[in-house]
Amino acid sequence: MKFCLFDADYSSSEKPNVRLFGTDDKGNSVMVLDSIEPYFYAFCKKGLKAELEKIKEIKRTELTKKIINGREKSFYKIYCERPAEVREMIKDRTECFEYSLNLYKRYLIDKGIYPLEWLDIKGPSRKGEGFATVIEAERIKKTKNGILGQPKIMALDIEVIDGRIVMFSAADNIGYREVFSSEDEKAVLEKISRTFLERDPDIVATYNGDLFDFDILNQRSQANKIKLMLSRDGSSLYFRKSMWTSSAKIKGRIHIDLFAFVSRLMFQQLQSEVFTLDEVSREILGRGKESISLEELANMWKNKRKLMEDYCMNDSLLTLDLCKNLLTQIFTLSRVSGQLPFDCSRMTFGALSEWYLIRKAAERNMISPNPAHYAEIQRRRAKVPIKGGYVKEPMKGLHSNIGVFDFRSLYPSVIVTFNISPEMLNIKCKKYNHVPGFRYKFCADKKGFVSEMVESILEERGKIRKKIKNAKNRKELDEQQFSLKILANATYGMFINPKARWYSYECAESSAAYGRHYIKQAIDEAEKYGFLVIYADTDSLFVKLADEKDIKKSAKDFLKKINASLPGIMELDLQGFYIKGMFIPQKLEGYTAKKRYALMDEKGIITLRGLEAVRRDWCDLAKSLQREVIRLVLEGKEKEALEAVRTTVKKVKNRQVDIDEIAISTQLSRSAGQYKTKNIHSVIARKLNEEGKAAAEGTIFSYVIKKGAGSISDRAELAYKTGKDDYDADYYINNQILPAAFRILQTLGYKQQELLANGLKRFG
DNA sequence: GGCCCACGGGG
DNA sequence: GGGTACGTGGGCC
Repeated sequence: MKFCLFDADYSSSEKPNVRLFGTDDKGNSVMVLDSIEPYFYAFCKKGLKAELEKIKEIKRTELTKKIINGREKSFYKIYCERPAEVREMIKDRTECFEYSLNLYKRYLIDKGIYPLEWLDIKGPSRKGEGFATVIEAERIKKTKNGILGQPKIMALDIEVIDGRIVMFSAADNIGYREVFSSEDEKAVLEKISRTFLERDPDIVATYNGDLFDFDILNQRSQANKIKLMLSRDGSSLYFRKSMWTSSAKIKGRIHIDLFAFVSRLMFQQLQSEVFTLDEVSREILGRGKESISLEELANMWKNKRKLMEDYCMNDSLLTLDLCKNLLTQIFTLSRVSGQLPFDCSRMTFGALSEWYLIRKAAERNMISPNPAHYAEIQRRRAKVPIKGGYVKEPMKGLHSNIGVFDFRSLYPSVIVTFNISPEMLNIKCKKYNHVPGFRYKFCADKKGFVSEMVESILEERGKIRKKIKNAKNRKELDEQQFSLKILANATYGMFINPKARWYSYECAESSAAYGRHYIKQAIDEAEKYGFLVIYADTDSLFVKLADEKDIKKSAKDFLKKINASLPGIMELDLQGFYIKGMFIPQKLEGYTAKKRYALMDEKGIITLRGLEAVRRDWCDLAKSLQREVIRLVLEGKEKEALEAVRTTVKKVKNRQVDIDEIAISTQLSRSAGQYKTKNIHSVIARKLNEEGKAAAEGTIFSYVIKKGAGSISDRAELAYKTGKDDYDADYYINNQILPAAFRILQTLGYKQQELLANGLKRFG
């Protein structure tokens, strides 16, 4: 039968089994069972064979030749049920490799199976166990035939009031919509299980379901002694835990947590510095959600149930549409890297690149290097941070008619052009690439592994980009090429990651050095050509012409010239033109660590980067003022921007703002007694305790700084206990309103003092 | 300036 | 799958 693989796991309950989950060509759910013979590799050593034969856990060994660090060596391939345990027994005798791979990963690599490909499975099949078909594989063959039917995607959202789940909504891509609410939590939980059973989705989409929805569902079903039935095989929710995060797995389905994906792999392409469902949906879908405080939500539950149901439904609909939008990217990453969509959608750049390399290495008869041990990781962490990209400090002020250039995939193209790969460093050969400013040289006689892999990703991307022009499925192709860009860009991050198998401080240093060399060269060339370079950072430069002539024509001409001189596959692109722009240094004096700018194009559309007065420890008033100031300044309304600041300051002074606008919300990270020092959190926790209210770890509260004597924390009070007459106007003006506005206005040359009323004299 | 603690998403 | 994410900012002393 035809089978398309979505997900897989390993179970050793009876015999070592790999379970493959997916659908047939009609979209019905399928589980494929296959056996696996786990193994690992050990360096060949004299007398080792005899010792291995004494270990009863080892089933058999094979002598084999494998390539490591560019050289062929002899290894024992040791078959045993638990590679990690057997490796412990012999690790002092010889170095072992690939003993900690997850066995479903091992299986997919060895069989050469990539997720979302079509397979032809032969073997006895049956119905049941939650699947339309269960098949015991006797033969698996790859096939080109088969069209992926639309997988059924269901988005889910829950609402929690006073620690209990009172509502949930679900929406799927075939039009199913459901909101259910009840005072009876058991009824809600049972309804959720029923929905999963009846709708039977292939993909479950959530927004932060890993850390919130499924965590709460798990806790509350235990509290209510109800077994949640979400998976296909009847198993409970499974949490794959790591030190600081957790992923919720629903066996037989793919749980895609859009927050996990967006915050790890998409943050670079989003303007937003925050990854709330609202901000992310606004940017990707062009529509968002109403912002509702916790108090309002509780109030809605009491008085406006219907409105709350609409709110809940909207969250599911946004999540569903985000999933539909981003699925191509996730699937492409999965197809190319060979990792499961569940894993791909939760990986960091470094892990993504590493897994891609592990698979490609196996396909080339290579053994992947081992990840470093703890002491080595610590040593790597302690190294001097690598000198990063070159930054040319921004010129102050509001600029007009700006052209933006950037190097197309700077680090990947450097890696390919100069053959940057760990095993090519300083080896003996005929021709070298010498790293500018360093003693490093990379062999130029033959291709290195990492650089060749990056090259093949870029080539694949190039092919897709060429197809886009006349294609019907432009959007899909565009998403494909973009995910390849993500994968290529991930390699530099992997070089720096101390835990990575192909970690290389020297390769990272070299990539950065070449990057600096070529951006500086581009800046020089741009200046020679007659541009004023107003700002440059790592891979992009922002230019204007002194006499504001036709920048578009000059920019295109410049581009042609510079690209003719760039080596290898390096290329400078024209990113766009903007009619107004400003660049914001991080501090008043000192360095700029991160790109921070605001640009406005011909259509009046504003692009913001790096302006982060959006955290929840800033009050709403400060956040909205910063946005307004940016807009006004870019529109050339400097006077109005200053007026907006003055008006806000006046409003605060005259106590004309609502407590909501100046309340700052925060979360207790421990319980009242556990704080070592006096701070806002410990003071509020104590106050909550005195009132007999919950002040446990995780409690969220909003507070206001009251006027009076004492430190900030002495004067912090729960928002609901304060009125307009209580807040400390000076604190809000000096610590919230002015800093937020000043971030922007300092680039126009203002001093913080000047933002106050008397500084506005400039405009009479 | 050093230390402590918080921020992120969700409700 | 991960040997206290992680980079940064405010308040206190």
